[in-house]
Amino acid sequence: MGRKKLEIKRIESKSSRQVTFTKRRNGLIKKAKELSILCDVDVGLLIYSARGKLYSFSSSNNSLEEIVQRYYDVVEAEANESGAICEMGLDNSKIGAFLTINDLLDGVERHLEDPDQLSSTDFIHLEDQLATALLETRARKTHLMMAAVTELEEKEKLLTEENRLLQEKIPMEEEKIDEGIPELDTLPNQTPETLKFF
Amino acid sequence: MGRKKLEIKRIESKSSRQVTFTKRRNGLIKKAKELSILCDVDVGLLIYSARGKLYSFSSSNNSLEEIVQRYYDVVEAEANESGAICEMGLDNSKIGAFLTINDLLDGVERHLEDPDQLSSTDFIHLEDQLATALLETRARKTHLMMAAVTELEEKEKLLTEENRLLQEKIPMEEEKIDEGIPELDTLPNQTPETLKFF
DNA sequence: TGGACTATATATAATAC
DNA sequence: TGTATTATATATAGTCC
Repeated sequence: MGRKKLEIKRIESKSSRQVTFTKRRNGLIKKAKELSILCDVDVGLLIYSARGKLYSFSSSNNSLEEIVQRYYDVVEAEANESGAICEMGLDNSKIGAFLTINDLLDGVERHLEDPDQLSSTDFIHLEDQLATALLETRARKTHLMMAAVTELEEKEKLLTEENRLLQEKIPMEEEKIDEGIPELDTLPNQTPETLKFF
Repeated sequence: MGRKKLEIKRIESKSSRQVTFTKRRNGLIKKAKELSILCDVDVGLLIYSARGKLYSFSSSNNSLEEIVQRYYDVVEAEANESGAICEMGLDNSKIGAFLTINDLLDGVERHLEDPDQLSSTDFIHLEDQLATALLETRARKTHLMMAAVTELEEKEKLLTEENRLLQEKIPMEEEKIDEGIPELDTLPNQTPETLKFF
């Protein structure tokens, strides 16, 4: 997008490479920000200039450290994963995405079919892969649970607000009837105590 | 860029959010790739979908690992320049950890003070202790999160019921006013989709 | 749900200063 | 170098299927 179509290969001229770097770097960061806002997802972006200077972006809620840490939580050591996956003859395209449980179990089963031929090295690989799957599963579990809590909290807010609006519409003399649901008051108003910890 | 100008804020419709996420995610990854090639720089990109799936890109042929590691190198170097964190002898990963963990770590440290005297048996013992602590912590985390979800769901049920009762009390002719909270309909009715898994 | 399509918005390469 | 401009390439929002 510019006056001419640009082939995607290293720009030879140092100065235009620098200029293009500045422009596209800003564009990329802007788009990363937009994606995170529009779609309400976490995004982390790391760009190192040729001279090693770091430019980075992370979606507002989480610091880059958290996003990077989450990367470790999800993927663990990719060396382990790709090693184990190659070992098990699984599709490379799945690296970086999550293996389905079935793929994983298939791989394990194939390995276990002939147990006598398994060396301790095989078991180390298996252990790595299972550990990785465990970490991925755990990370996603935690994330989904937190998402569920957030969603429920939002819903609660909306319901409470609607409730309030409805209350206002009820003629005064009938209002006293509304004492049928006392339990509600005993519930906490916002984030449950049990979650404050996280 | 599309038929209409899009405000940069969270897309409310879940389905268009998902569609936009897919489109823009691909666009962002493409642009990250172009930047790294055109300008011959290292780029790392981490995107987590709302459900926690990781999409990533890295220009390094090795992996994001390398780029992420470089991030830590840069950050640490910056920290060393300012000198503050070094002084404290703390690394970031420990900040925010549970207090009781400190006790545990103290114990570990005491063990490690004189490493020459430690046998592999001692380490097996340590491993067991740490594994136990990890299991307990994890179990408590899961329990607390599930408890929070249950609590919120109950609260929601009560609010919805109260809501219904209030609705009934509103004279017919006023009922049409109640169209001020349309978002409510877009929320799931019971357990959030994200939790069905468990 | 998942591609195609297309009108439009945006990004940006070249240019000028 | 930096900044602004502009012509064009690209990305993508809405739409259809």
